[in-house]
Amino acid sequence: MFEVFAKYLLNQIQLSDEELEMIREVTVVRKLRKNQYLLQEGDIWRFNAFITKGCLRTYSVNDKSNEHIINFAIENWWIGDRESLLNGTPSRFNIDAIEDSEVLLISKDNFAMLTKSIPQFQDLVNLIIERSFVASQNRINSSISHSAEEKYKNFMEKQAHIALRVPQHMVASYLGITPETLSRIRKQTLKK
Amino acid sequence: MFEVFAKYLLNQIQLSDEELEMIREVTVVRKLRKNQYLLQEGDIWRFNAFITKGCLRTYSVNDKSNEHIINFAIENWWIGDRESLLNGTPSRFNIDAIEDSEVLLISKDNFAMLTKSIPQFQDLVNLIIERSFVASQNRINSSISHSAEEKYKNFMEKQAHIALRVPQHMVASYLGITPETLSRIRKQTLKK
DNA sequence: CAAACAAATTGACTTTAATCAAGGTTTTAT
DNA sequence: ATAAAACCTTGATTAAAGTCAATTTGTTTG
Repeated sequence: MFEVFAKYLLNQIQLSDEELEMIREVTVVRKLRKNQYLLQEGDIWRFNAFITKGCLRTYSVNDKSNEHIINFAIENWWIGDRESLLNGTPSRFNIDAIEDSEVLLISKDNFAMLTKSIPQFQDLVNLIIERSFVASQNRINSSISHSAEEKYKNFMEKQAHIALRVPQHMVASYLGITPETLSRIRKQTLKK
Repeated sequence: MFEVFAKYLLNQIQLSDEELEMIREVTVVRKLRKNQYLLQEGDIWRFNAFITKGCLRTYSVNDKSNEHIINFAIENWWIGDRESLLNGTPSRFNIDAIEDSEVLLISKDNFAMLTKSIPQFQDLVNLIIERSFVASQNRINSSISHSAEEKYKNFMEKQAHIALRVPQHMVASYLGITPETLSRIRKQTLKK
């Protein structure tokens, strides 16, 4: 649904009808069933992707085949592997749908055309990347300075809507702890 | 030393003499003795800062007054609190000099003027922020999926020049482990 | 140069979280 | 509706890392 994207954009920047049309022309809708991949490790990611519906996760898989979730993303948020996109290198991550979802894709070239011809769109993109960086820094801070319980509380305070929407073992994976540990933490915190 | 900055810039983008002069005019040199603060928690960070000499760290301090290092930064790299700069909010971090250092400061307003009047400078800044974001994502991945030993090895492989330049207890702090644990890990890995 | 300080190491012990295994519970698909 | 999966919980045990305390090594600086 391009309408969701248009609303998101117009909420943050001014766009003429022509500019909005220019954007619409280069977006491709991709529907994903639950569990379906948007990106698999080893592939090169060549898009910018905006979620109009559903919930996805970005995760890595290590040698012992444990999954580690780097990020969740839901409606009105962007997703993709910026490292692969920026450098043209194979991705170390997987992205798949946690729910039936819908994503708008804009190829790298088309996206560059848009940012070049629509300055306020470029500004918005810059702002989003900068905010993403800030969020990452805060997550790093949390991960090196908090206990498992503190990380969970923190996540519940700041992103309860996601914590309640995805399976609990994925929350554990995102926090870097085991599902058993998370279950015990929850039991503890309920008592309090 | 503005020369270091000029060299860094010219290495990556084309700049006319006038553009370079425009940049020079708004940079302020700040010398820092070892242990001196560039930013203290609670202050608002209002600059973009480029390091021409030395080594600094960004860290947080928790309730138990443990320090946790978010980042190291050396010559030819940028430093600051982007969250505070972006939102005008008090910083949760401290930045201080690990060695006698020299930093070039450009105020937020002057920096905005530069990015506006020098498009290739804007592009460079965007690229740097994007790369920083990618680096953060990879560090998050490492922190949730690796053991203490793996994190240390990883850091040594990718940033040995920093690992060897700063005190060992700061490396521990950066990795989110105690100095004792790091000491033991090093003893182990020497045997192998 | 020596005293004072800061950093690193080591040992003994405790705490936290991971692992392994078994049962319940809920969800999904036929 | 029911069987199969997936998910969550719980207990027992093990492993990893933290804490506390003492000692050694290394670095500043008066």
